[in-house]
Amino acid sequence: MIRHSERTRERLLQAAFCEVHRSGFQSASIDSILAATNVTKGALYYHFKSKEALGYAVVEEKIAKLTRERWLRPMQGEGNAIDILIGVVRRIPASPQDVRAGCPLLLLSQEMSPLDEKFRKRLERIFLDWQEGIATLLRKGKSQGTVRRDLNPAEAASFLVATVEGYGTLAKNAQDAKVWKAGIRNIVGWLRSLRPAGQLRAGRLA
Amino acid sequence: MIRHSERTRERLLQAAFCEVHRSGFQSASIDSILAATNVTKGALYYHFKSKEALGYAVVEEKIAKLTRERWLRPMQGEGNAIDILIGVVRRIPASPQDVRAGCPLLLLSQEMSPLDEKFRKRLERIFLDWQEGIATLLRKGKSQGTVRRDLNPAEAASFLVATVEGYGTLAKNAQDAKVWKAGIRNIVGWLRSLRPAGQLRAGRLA
DNA sequence: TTTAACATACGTACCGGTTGGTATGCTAGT
DNA sequence: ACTAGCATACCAACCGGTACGTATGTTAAA
Repeated sequence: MIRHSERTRERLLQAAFCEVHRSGFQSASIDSILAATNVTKGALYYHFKSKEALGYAVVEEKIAKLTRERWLRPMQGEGNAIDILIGVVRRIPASPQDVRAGCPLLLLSQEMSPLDEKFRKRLERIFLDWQEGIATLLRKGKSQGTVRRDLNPAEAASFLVATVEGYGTLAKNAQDAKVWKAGIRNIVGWLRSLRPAGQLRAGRLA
Repeated sequence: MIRHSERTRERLLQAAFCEVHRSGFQSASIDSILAATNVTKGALYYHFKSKEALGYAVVEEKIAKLTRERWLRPMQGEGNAIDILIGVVRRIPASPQDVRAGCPLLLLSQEMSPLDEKFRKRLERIFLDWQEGIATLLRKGKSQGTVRRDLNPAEAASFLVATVEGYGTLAKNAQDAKVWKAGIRNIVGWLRSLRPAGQLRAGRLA
């Protein structure tokens, strides 16, 4: 029997991510992660020294990664800043399952930020990188003339993140993808209002 | 020894609200509610038939009440709709403790909506009443000419709720009242944009 | 042979909930 | 007015189950 150390760790991480996303961190059960992976407790505690450490790894290696792939990477590309943001927002998974499960970042922030400073710091890092990425893109858009001159990029970035997370909450509570999609339309509408006056689309005047 | 049935129940409810607000529902400990109130387990299970029932009572009797007092009641008054909304938003508690604790509605939605349909329904009722109250006020404002004619009241109401909850999340994660206050400024700025063009304040033209 | 990578079994603490029991207040019948 | 009898409001002890974590044993690869 060959050993797959790294693979075992990754499987545990993935199962832990699902479990935490479902139940939150405090109520996430080590035993059910074990059951989902057919890994034993000894193996888990060989790879992670505690439940906390496993939770931190989920945040750093799973949730942060998701944010980078969904937001930061697409925002690196060339093109009209507003168009890019609209595209990213529209590409957020909107299936019933995704909407019902909600954003793991949101869940863990609500649950853990006041309780565990190390958890909070790791989540905050993600939020800050996220906002900074948006702000950078908006600044670039301003310099290219595709974003209104009077816009405060940092404020707009936090506003975008807040509305996305806010609608995420409403949709998760409603357990209804339609609520999410209506939210996206409103967010897109707001994003369009960030274009310079009279500029309806990139490179085209009204 | 005189009996204080109603008072005991209310004390349990208050302690349960605090505990749930701190730890979430699943991790809320019955024993710590008991310790906080110096009530015994028998007494608690006399007033509430289960932990679930206690949680539902917290939602219906504590959280819903808070929303009514903070939002619905102030919105009943006469006056410029936008001014009223700005006033309500600014009067949301912004002390460091309040910001760090966050919105209980938000926490419970994130935690419980996918797990317990009865919980979700009770929370949804609060969100819907909240949004409906705002929408009604905006409709009134439209008819009085203090709100832009082209505004969709229901969409704007959900947008307001989403931004409030979104900034609430960011501020709770940051554990920083400044983040919340900056969010409020942005929300107020957005609310002002709902006034008819050129109308900077109620009853006054620019 | 050494050690990385597990497996098994168990320890301790806490969980929500139930139990049998008790003391008090209320009410109906005389 | 008195009291029997019932409902209310509680209490202390305990239950089975589950939680995270650990100690020790085993196996396969180098």
